[in-house]
Amino acid sequence: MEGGFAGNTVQPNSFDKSKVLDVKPLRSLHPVFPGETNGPPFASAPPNGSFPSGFSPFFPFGGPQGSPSTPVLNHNPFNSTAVPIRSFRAELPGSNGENVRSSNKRKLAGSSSVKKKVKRGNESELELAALTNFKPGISAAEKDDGNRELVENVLMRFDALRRKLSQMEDAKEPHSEVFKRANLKSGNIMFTKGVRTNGKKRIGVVPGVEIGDTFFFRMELILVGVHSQSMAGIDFMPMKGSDIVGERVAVSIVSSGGYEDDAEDPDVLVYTGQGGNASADKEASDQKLVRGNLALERSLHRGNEVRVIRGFKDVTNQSSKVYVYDGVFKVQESWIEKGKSGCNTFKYKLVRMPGQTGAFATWKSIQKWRADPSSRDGLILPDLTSGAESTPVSLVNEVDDEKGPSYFTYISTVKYPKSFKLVQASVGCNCSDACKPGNSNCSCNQTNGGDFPYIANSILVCRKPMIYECGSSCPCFRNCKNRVSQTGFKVRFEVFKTIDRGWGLRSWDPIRAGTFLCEYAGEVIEKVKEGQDGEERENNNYVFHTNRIYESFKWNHETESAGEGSSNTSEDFDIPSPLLISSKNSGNVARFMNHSCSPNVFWQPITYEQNNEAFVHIVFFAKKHIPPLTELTYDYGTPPHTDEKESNGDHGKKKCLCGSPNCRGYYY
DNA sequence: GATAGCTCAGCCAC
DNA sequence: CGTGGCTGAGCTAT
Repeated sequence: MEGGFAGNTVQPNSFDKSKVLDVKPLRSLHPVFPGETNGPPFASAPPNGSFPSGFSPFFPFGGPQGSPSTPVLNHNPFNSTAVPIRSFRAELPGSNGENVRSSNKRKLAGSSSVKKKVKRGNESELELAALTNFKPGISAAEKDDGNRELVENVLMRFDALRRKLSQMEDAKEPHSEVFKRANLKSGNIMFTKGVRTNGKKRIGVVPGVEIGDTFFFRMELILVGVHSQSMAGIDFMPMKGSDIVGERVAVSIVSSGGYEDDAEDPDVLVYTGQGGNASADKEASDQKLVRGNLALERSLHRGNEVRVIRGFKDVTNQSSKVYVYDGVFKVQESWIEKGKSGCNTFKYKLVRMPGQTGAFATWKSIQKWRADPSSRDGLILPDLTSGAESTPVSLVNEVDDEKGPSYFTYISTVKYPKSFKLVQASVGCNCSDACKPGNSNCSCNQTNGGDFPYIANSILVCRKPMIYECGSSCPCFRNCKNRVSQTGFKVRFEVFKTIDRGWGLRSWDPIRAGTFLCEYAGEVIEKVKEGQDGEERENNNYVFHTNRIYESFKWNHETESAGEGSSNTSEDFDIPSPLLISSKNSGNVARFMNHSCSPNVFWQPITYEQNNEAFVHIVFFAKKHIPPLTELTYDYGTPPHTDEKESNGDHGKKKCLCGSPNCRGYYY
């Protein structure tokens, strides 16, 4: 929203720059502007790759919008259209009584080859089978060769399935044997169904995979064809037309800290060969010139390009890893070196091919900023929330000499006027410390239709008409997993000056799909003034409307059994009355999020009870994995047509600069 | 074509 | 909390 304002309409002197955010102690901090901008590209919002067939506008509030009367949140939470996982159970022909264990590698009935832990009459098995019931929607040609849209489609569908499986796993008894590893299982289902792309191995660039693309599981690398080994670090393929029989060259490597690699210089990587590791039943040994090591040696002589994927510890979740595609390199030299164990290891020096902006360099500088935030180039303020949030938000300008956005008061949540009486029978749960996903006695679980809305890391599982978090009458603790949006954001944001769209929002952390980002804070207002003068128009740029028309999109996991018209997969929101939130005078980081026609963020209504009142909050989640320093954007929607006669028709139409291939050309 | 072997995962327990 | 152990997946090679 800041973009429309600062990008096009503002006169530079129309606000008092001395009142930069009213943060007194830091106003004197003299910003340092670098001579040139060589940061990563802004707003590289990729094309909208989700579910090509699923797009159609929808009208959330049936007819013409009434005057925004006092919203009364009185609908029965138990009327939620969502259904529990169990309702996804599918009838599997002959699956009863066939569950005699013959081998651990026995295949599941039907076309699926999902392996299983066998237990008699296992319900989980049937649930799992139901989840494999979806249309691959990927042709044989697309399985071999991909493009950006396919890559994004495959990744989003994988993660939707993984979240669903994780949710099921969370709901099981603690020591249940099933679904221990949702990522592997969902990967397996995707492979079995043929939902993958770039399955044909190749040397060099993979169509649809861009430098900086971020992954959270090795399975994802295989699914989009960037590195097709589930564990091994070196991937290779036969060299066609080679004189040497069975010659293989390396096509990609993953460097993620398992060996003694040297990765100080972002353009050079000294990679350690594979093998020779000590294990439970094996001593450390000399590495052999076979397999991956041999392939890298051949690549040195052939001079072919080798893709490099860098792995890091995920800062937001130390126990897991995050992978970044860093571009194509060439093997420049190789040698043998004694490792720490005293055994011989192969070393390969890889050097980045020219003409590529590396992603690794960006990641390294962010690590530096995290240790010392003042080392950030162009830093204006280290925390524009002045401590209002538990995670600081940097204010940065590397583009020009503007010292900050115009004045506003930072508030961390939405404010409803006193006249709004939102009544809801408060049904608190009885959970003692934290609500448990599988607990069907927890009324908060019931309110959410039986499905716990979140999995680990506060990842949202599915979009829903409404999500109910625990409230103040619930005795569970503040760290209950069903209190995600109300406990403040955890992402390390920065508000930054874009090149042509005013101020924008992005993150230092890599963000997984489904991550809670922030809510839309501001003041709930009764109506928008449709005026002609600049001030009113500018005010309107800061209003969030639930009564706009938003492009529908599919984010949840699909099954064939839950077809069209089935309410249990509805991703359309359901808010009792139109809601208008103005962040002009008061707001949080959300007011800086710009519009994109191919956004990487979506919003979701959430409610919870506080002091016997419940209000709707508009809460933002990541639509897909988002690399660090990529601008965060959502779809501003378009005003309903029924509004046309109320003003002169253009509703403050603005030229859209989102740059996506699907750009509508303008936004509101 | 089945299957054992290989391996810079990813968990959870300790 | 780091570390170890353990079960794994797809791909490769036999």
